[in-house]
Amino acid sequence: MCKFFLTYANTSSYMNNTTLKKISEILGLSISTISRALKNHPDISDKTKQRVVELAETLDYEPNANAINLRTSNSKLFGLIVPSISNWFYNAFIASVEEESRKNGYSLMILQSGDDPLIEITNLKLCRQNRITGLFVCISPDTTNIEPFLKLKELDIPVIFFDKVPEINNCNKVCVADSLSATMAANAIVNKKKKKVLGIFGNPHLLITKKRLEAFQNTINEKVNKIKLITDHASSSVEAEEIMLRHLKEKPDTIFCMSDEILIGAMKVVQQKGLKVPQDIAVITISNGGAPKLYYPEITYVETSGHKLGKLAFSSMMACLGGSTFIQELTIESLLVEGGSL
Amino acid sequence: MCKFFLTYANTSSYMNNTTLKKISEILGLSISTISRALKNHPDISDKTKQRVVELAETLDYEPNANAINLRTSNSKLFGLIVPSISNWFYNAFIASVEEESRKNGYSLMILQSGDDPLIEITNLKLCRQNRITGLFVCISPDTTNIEPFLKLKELDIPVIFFDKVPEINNCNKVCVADSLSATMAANAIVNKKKKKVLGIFGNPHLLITKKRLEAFQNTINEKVNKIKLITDHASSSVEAEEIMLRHLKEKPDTIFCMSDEILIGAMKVVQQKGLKVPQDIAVITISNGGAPKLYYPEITYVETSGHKLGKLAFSSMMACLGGSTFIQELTIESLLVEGGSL
DNA sequence: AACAATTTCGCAAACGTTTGCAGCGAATTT
DNA sequence: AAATTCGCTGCAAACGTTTGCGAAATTGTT
Repeated sequence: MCKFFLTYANTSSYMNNTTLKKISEILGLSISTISRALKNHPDISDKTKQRVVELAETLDYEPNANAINLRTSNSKLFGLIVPSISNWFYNAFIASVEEESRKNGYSLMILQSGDDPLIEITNLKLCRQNRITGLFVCISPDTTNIEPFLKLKELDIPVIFFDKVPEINNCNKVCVADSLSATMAANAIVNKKKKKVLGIFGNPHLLITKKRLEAFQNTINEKVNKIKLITDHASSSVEAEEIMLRHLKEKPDTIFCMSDEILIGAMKVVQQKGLKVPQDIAVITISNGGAPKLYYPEITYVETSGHKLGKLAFSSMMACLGGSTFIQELTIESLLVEGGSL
Repeated sequence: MCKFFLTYANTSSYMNNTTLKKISEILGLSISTISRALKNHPDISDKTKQRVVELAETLDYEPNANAINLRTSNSKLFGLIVPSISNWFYNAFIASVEEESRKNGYSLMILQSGDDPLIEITNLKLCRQNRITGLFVCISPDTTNIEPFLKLKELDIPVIFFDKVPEINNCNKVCVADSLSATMAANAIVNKKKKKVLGIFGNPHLLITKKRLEAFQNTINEKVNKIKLITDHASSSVEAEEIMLRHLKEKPDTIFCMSDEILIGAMKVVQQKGLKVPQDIAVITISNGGAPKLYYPEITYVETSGHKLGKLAFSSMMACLGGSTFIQELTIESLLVEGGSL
C-alpha cells in the first residue's frame, strides 16, 4: 500500500484529479465499493467505509459532476435567464431562487441576455447542452419567438416564466401584480386628496406598461372628485428626467413613477429644482424597495418583491418536478410601504 | 429509414433527448461519422455532412455538455464567486467577464456567497465538482482561510482573485487602485481649496479601508495650507447616515465617501437637511459610476471601473491558461469624473 | 487489369460514475 | 453434514461523447 501511495504521489503533477478508480487502486478495493462507501451505502462495512472516507479526504476527492450527470441524467441544475443582473428587482429574485436552490441541493446557472434575443437563444442552448433540470426565464422585451422556450416542455423540462412573461396561455408564469399594484398606488394618491398627478410610465409597447397604465388611469378617473391626470412614457432614466422637466410647468402636485428607473430620473429633477418632498411635490412609485430608500424622505412605494417572486417561482418549479402538470399563472400580492413622500 | 423514423417518433415521449447514437441509427451510419460530420471534419463527404446536419436540426440535437466534458476533460467553464451580485461594482465586473467569456467560447458559473465563508466553501466545491477551467473569486470579508482556493493551483486551475484579495503574495490578483484613487480624490479636494473635510470610510479592518484611509490622510496632510480632516468609519449605509448627522455640527465644507454605500447614506442627510451641493457642502466619492449619477448635481467621483477590472481579470486568466506561470498583481488605473458636486 | 493513392467511414477504447446482479466466505439453521 | 441465510464486495454495463487507427470503397495511375 505504501508503494502504491508513493507511486501516486509522484504522478500527482500529471494526474491532477482524484477519482474513484485511484482510491480503489490504492486501497485494493473495487470502484463500486468506493462509490458505495462514500455514499454510506448499507452494504459496505463500517471498517471499509472509514478507510475509504479517510483516504478520500486526504486525497481531496471531489466527485466529477459531469460523470454523475451523464450516468444519472439528473443534473440537479436549474437555468436562470434574465435580461440583466444589474437590476434591484432581478437581484432580489436571483438571490431568492439561489438560496432555495442551494437548500434543496440544486445549483443554478445564471445567464444574462443583455436584452439581445440572439444571446438569449445562445443561453438557452447552453442550458440545454448542460441538461438543466428546469428553467426560470424572464424574456427580453424584443423577444418575439418563444417557441424555443416552449420546446423544453416537450423534453419534460419545466419552464417557469417570471416577470416579463409571454402573452400565451399554456405555460407557467409567476408575476407581480401589475394591475393591482398600480391600482394601489392610485388609491393611495386618491386618499391623500391629491388634485393633479403626473404619471410617468415605461416603454409603451411592453405588456407591463399597458397593464399598469390602464389600471392607474381607471382608478384615478373613477373617483368623483375629479383628479387631473397627465401621463407620459419614458424608456430610460434620462427620458424620465426630460419628461419631468417638460411637465413641471403644469404644476402637478404628485408624481407617480412606474418603476425604479423612472423614479431615479424624476428624483434628479426634484433635486435639481430644489423641490421639497412631499410639501412641494408628492412622489409615489412601484418598486422592489431599493431605490425608494435612496432618498430623504424615503419614497412611498407599492412593493413588488423580487424576493417573494423568487420563492413563488421556486415552489412552482418544485411542483412541476413533483409531477404536477397543472399549468399555473401565479401572482404575488403587493403591499404599500409608507415612506414620507406622499 | 422511414420505419426507423417512425419508431423514434413514437418513442419520443420516452427518449426525450437526441443523441449521436439516435441520429446514427436513423441514418445507418456510425456514431463516429455523425460526430465528425457535425464538426465539419474533413474526413466526411459533403453529401453525408449535409444529411447529418439536416437531420440533427430537425431532431433538435444539442450535444450533451456532460459527456463532452467527461471525454475531453475541458469544460470551457469558468467559476465566479462573489460575496453578492447585488452591487453595482460586481454587476459591472460580472457583465464584463461574462461578455468576454462568451466571446471566447467559455461559459460562466456565477455563485454568490452572501458573505458567508461556509457557503463560499460550498461554492468552491461546486466549482471543483463541475471541473471548472478557471476561477475568478472575490473573497468575503470574513474569510480567513484561503488555503482551499490556493489548492486549485495544484490542480492546474488558474485562480484570479479580484477586488477583495488575500494579503499573501503567491497568487494572481487584479484590483482597483485603492491608494491611488483615494489620493486622487484628496488632490481634487486640495485643488478646490477646501478647508474642512469629513472623510467617511468603511469597515476599519478591511484592507481596502486601511489603504484608502492612509492614502487619503497622507495626501490631505502633506499640503502646506493645512486642511482640517475629520475621519470616521461606517459599515453600512445607515451608519454613514448617523455619522453624517453627528459630524455636521462641525461644519465640514466637503464630504469624502469611500464607497457607494457610504455615499448613499451621506446623501440622505444632505437631502434631509436641504443642503445645496456644492454651495453648502461639496461631495466627492469613489465609485463605479452608478450611484453618483442618482443625484443632482451628479457627484464628482474617482472611477474604479468594474468593467475595466473584469477585462483585466479575464486577460489575466487567459494568460494563465496560455501557460504563463508568471504571478501577476495587476491594478487598473483610476480616473476623475467631474460631476457638479465639488 | 493491376496497383497505388485517396476518400470515406467504422471499431473500440476511454472519460468517471452508478447500480443490478452475482459471487463468496462465514454464521446459522435444519 | 448439508442447506440456508447474511454481510460484504466485485463484475460489467451504461450514460454520450471524441479520436487514433484500420478497413473498405472509390478514384486515379500505369
